Amino acid sequence: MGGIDISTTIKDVARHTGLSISTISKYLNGGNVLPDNRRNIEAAIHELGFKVNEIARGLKTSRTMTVGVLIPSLENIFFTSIVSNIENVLLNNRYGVILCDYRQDKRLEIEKLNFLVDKMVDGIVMVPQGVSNEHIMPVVKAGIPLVFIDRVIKGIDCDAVLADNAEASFKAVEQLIIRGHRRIGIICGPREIFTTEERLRGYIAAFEHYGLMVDRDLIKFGNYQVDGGHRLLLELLDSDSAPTAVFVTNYEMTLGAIMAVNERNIRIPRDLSLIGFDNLEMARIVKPSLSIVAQPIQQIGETAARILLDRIKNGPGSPQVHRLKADVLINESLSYISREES
Amino acid sequence: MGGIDISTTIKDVARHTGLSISTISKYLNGGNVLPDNRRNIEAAIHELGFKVNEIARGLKTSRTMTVGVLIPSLENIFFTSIVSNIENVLLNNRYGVILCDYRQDKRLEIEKLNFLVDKMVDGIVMVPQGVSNEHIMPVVKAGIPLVFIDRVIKGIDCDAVLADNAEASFKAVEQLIIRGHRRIGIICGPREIFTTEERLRGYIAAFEHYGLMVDRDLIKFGNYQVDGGHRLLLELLDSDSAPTAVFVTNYEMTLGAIMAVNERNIRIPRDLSLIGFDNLEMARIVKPSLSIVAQPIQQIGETAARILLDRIKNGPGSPQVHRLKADVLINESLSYISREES
DNA sequence: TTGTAGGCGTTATCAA
DNA sequence: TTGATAACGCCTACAA
Repeated sequence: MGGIDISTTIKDVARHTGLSISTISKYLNGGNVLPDNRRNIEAAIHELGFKVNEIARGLKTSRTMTVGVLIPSLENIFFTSIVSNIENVLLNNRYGVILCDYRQDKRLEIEKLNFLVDKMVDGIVMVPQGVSNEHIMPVVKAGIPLVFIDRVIKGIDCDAVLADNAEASFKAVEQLIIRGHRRIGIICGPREIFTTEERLRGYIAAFEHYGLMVDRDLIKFGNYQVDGGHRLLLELLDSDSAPTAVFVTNYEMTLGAIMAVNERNIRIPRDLSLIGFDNLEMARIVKPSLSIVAQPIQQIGETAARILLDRIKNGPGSPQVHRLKADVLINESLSYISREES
Repeated sequence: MGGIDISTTIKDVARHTGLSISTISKYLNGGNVLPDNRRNIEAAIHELGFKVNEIARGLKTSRTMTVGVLIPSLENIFFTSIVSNIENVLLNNRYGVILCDYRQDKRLEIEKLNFLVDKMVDGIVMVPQGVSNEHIMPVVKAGIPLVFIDRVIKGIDCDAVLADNAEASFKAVEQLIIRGHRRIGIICGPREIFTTEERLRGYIAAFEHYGLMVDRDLIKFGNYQVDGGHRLLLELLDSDSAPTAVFVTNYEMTLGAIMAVNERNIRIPRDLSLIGFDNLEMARIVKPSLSIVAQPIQQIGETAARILLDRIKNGPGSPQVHRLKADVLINESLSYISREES
């Protein structure tokens, strides 16, 4: 009833060459074989269209040649872009990617993490949100290398690859301060998320560094989604102490903010200076071109994949947190403002 | 050197209960076991934390409990949203999703398709682009159920789930015609892609149905990406016979088109009527709210997953093409126009 | 209902 | 270098 599966096995190759199964196996795994036999084997493999049965191999080696990737949402292009890069590196090493998203749900996050463990993936890359040490236990116990991306979790000692959010945020806000802005709004993500906290920290650090006061009313917490960016930008504009500049801290909310700006006929940068987040392409297309914080998406994905491959190959080592620099790209969306105005 | 793997096996459960391996196995597969033994087994399983080794099971049953999903790009939210829904249904059936994107590259598409076959996935859902019958052969030969989504390929007889593009397109353009528009631009995808052709067909059909002439200059072919939508909308605006309405045929290009509109200070719908594609959320947020063709994303994903599960379970049947209706959501971005104007 | 035994395709050990 | 043989963990006749 199952698959038709006419796949050839090592046995067939053995028969076809007159050699033994173990010789073929040794050849397949890079062992030494007499030149004559080698040619023979290769011819047979080609002729029979033989492919190693990864399942059977996995049963012996307890390796599945698959890696689990777990992200909060498949509808967030920042995460899916990273996945794209991870997948690329991994596939070049003959690893497949088992992908799960947990729809921002902590219960699902844990459930799917365990699912990946049950699937006996050889390694896991994940964006952690609600997991704590107890949930990571099964992973560690199973000896599965784990790499966090985009965030770290306090108390969990684990390899991680993420942007230096605080620094990036600092540099972005600094650009606004330098240009004379004092009332600078920030549209953050959800309070409980790691990057929210870090990006806000950079914002505050910039103010402190320049000896300025932070106005709490200009700090808005959103949902990292389009509608949140839209709503919060309007809130800022409508507040009593409306800002002269706004910093939006992820891509989706940047999109929403731009829409709000257009809706209100706000002229950028004359009426409002704006710095967004991620997605180079969009920054270029918008007129006037948008200044943004650009995370090194490709680098994050590739680094995570490489570290994981290394751990899979060479076993565990002392966990390292890789902080990658994000660029602040200055474009036309920033204005200079005289002190009196502000 | 490999994983620490302290996983318990059926053997352990057998020892722990004093029963034989085959009895445990039978229990696991839903066979009949004496009530006493059943309780015993369940207790042991719980106590030992036993989980079936899917790899070993797979070696016998030649099932991997994984499904391959192959899409053109992980940076296209339409596809990733579908994947999200597929993954959801599949995981509820204990299937994992091995995800590949082929970066719009025909060579990669074939390569990754073969990769999935080599991985012995139990089924494949894919968005086909450049594959032809010869590439599908290995899949069919391996007895792997295959479901196309979003597109079909002429000459390949295969289950498929996709929106009724032509009809959706017809209805969208009809709304413009009804409102008096005659010079209606369309921003299509790449010429060689299936949906491009279908959506254009609907556009043309609408004109024919109302006895109107199609102006070839108002038909633009793009790349289904943000920059394409942006560039082509400007091209349309700048052409000699500038349209009074434009229909944009995917989400990313709609985004680009909106940006172009804002950049030029075009007032929607006074200066230009606009119908976009996909992504309800964005349509709501933009002011004035955007009219769009909304594909049944969730339904597409879930249907594809269900069909695949059915094929995996019940074996092949005569291929069916499931056409799902797309909605045309009318919002504020459409104006009525008097004949003389047009 | 339960247990014995053989095999799925591969790797790994150890003689030859 | 090569080959017989025993696993890996599970399923499945078949026999008890």
